[in-house]
Amino acid sequence: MGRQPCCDKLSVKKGPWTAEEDKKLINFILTNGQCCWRAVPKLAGLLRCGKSCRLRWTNYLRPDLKRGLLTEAEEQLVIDLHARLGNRWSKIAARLPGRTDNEIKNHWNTHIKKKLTKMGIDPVTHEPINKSSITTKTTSSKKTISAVDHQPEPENLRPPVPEKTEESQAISEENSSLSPPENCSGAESGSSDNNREDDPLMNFLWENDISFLDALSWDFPATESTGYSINNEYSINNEAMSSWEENCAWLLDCQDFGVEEFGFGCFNDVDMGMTINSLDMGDKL
DNA sequence: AACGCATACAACCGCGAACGT
DNA sequence: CACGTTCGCGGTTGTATGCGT
Repeated sequence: MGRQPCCDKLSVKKGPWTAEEDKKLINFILTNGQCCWRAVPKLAGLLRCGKSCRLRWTNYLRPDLKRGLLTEAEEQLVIDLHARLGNRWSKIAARLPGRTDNEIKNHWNTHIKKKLTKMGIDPVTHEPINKSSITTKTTSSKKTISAVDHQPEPENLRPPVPEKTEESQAISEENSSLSPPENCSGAESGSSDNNREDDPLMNFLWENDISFLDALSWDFPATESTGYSINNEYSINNEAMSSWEENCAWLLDCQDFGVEEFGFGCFNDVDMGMTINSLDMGDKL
């Protein structure tokens, strides 16, 4: 007996998400929270499978996501974490607030892998490719990842893909040795230039859909106390926006520019009087 | 300008883990 | 404990875009 398909594939749409679908999904999640992904498409009025919805949300629509290329520091961190954890992208992503496992995985496969290979490093083992004269894994790893200065215990570097029996140990070591705690997104929110404002789509959605206000009160306990009101401060006349798709297209065209240039600063943490990371993301990060 | 190739990234698929009954 | 369901992860694929010829 086979595994039950995650959805009725016949009536399910696949391929790239449209702006309208994004809107529906965001609306639904912000209003109802993340629960029972299987039920989300039906409740949100989407012809997608729950899996697809979850993926779209976690990898693209989540408000706390950073956009754009990984910074040099993030890249080094990824390399270092990969040396310890192997291809456990979700674990790695958990250490990079605002980044998704998919994003990191893609970046690894397209950028870092090549970079390391070019440098003569095996991206799988993190050893020099002609590793006949290796003394210890530690030294090689440290050599190649010279810029990793935020990880204090190079002595403990272990093979990239630990034995199954060592897995828990590796993970616990990872948890104990890396400075930020699990909920590092919160820790970072203050210092990082959260690039949420770089995502015009999200900005537009937040600014224009009235139902999001419900979401704010639902998920942003600070909203009321800070007196912040999207309506009051950042409202955009909905009538002026003839259609969501229209504006979204325009916004998406601007995606490469800083949103500040377009006057969208509403998700600046200071402006908000809170951090977007106060969103209850469950144990996602 | 047109074509082909390379690259980057979004999305899908299948599996195993986790959870509930 | 067994079984079924749901979720999350990692590998892979598909497609849009960029670049060179």
